[in-house]
Amino acid sequence: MNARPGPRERLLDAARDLTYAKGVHVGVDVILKEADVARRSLYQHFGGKDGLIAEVLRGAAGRDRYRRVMDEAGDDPRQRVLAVFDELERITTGPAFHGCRFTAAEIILTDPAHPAHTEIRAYKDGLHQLFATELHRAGHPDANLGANQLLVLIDGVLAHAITRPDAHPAVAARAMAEVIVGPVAAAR
Amino acid sequence: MNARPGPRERLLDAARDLTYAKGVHVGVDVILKEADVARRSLYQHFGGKDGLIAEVLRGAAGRDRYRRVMDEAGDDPRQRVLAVFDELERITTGPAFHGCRFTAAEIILTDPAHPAHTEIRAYKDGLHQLFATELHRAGHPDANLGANQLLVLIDGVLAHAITRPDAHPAVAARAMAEVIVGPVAAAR
DNA sequence: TATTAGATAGAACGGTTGTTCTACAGTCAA
DNA sequence: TTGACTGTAGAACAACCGTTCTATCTAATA
Repeated sequence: MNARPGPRERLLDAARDLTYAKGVHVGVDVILKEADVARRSLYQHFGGKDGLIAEVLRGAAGRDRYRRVMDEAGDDPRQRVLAVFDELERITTGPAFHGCRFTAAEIILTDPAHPAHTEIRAYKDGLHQLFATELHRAGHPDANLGANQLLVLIDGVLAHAITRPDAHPAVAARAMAEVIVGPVAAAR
Repeated sequence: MNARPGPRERLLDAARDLTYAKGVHVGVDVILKEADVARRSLYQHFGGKDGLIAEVLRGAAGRDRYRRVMDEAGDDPRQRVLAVFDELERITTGPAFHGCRFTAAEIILTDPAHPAHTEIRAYKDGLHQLFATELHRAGHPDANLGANQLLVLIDGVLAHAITRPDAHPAVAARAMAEVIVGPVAAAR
């Protein structure tokens, strides 16, 4: 009956929460205590803190909210893209918002050899692919450029909302996104 | 004949360079050595590392590139705004680019009581004012919203360029900025 | 000249970091 | 049983962090 997850799983859960809430610089001891796991298990499963962080990012990319939000927004590609910005407004005005996990990791982990960078790049490339597909379906003349523009908007919203949440950057960005995806198909 | 600046100045110079190149987590010892200054001088002038960082950000905001770039772009407010994005393309493709100093500080310094946050907010509010003025001059119907949109674009470019510089986010953002500022006045 | 303030040099402190290590308990298969 | 594996518990490590301290030197001021 709902057996307790193994140390590896508990480690990932605790690290996912704590690295977002307190930044990737949380001490190993804090994560260990939260996960209720022996110190050795960390190095057994992930080789060290770097490996754990990289694995957390890989997992976070998989269960990304955007894909789910788009699927709930129906079939029209324009509506699906705009739904992401509605979700961004919800995220950035929430109490637990602390910016984008991936952007933060990219900035903080100065060492270019850190395994996290591979995951971050893969995540953003995946998002690009996701949006390019939608724009292509919407008949966009340059889906590659359009997807890059959407990514700039998303990163901009998540970065700007940290300092100036009262500016509601998600709302401001949504208006720009509407221009990118083109007019929503009216009933005909 | 060009006397060596005092310890306070040397400290600011070294901290400005090192906190950008290696992140705000550089050790005090490194800054001290680079500035060739006694340890005690730091605490005498700035009260500690936190004070030094805050002062660096305040200084960096003053000598901001955007204002200079706009002044070099002539008098047309639309051209002046777009010139900022041309400059962003130059910055983000340069070899020493490491993202936005202010955004990075905001993310890394998790303690909300850190004096740097005041400077960061002041900097971004100053940018908002700067762009709102230009948009107002250009006859923009909602200069406040427009300025917020431009700030989202700028933060987005600087954040996204770290991970995907090959996407040339500044070029992608410039096209969106053109929509915001409206058509450039043609000769009449 | 005597005094005071500012700067330098370097030791030292207490705390935290990520990592390694030893010792011990439980589990499953040979 | 024996053995290998996986987990827990906690000591110990070396490195680094920001800060405080003492001591000495210099230069301008009274």
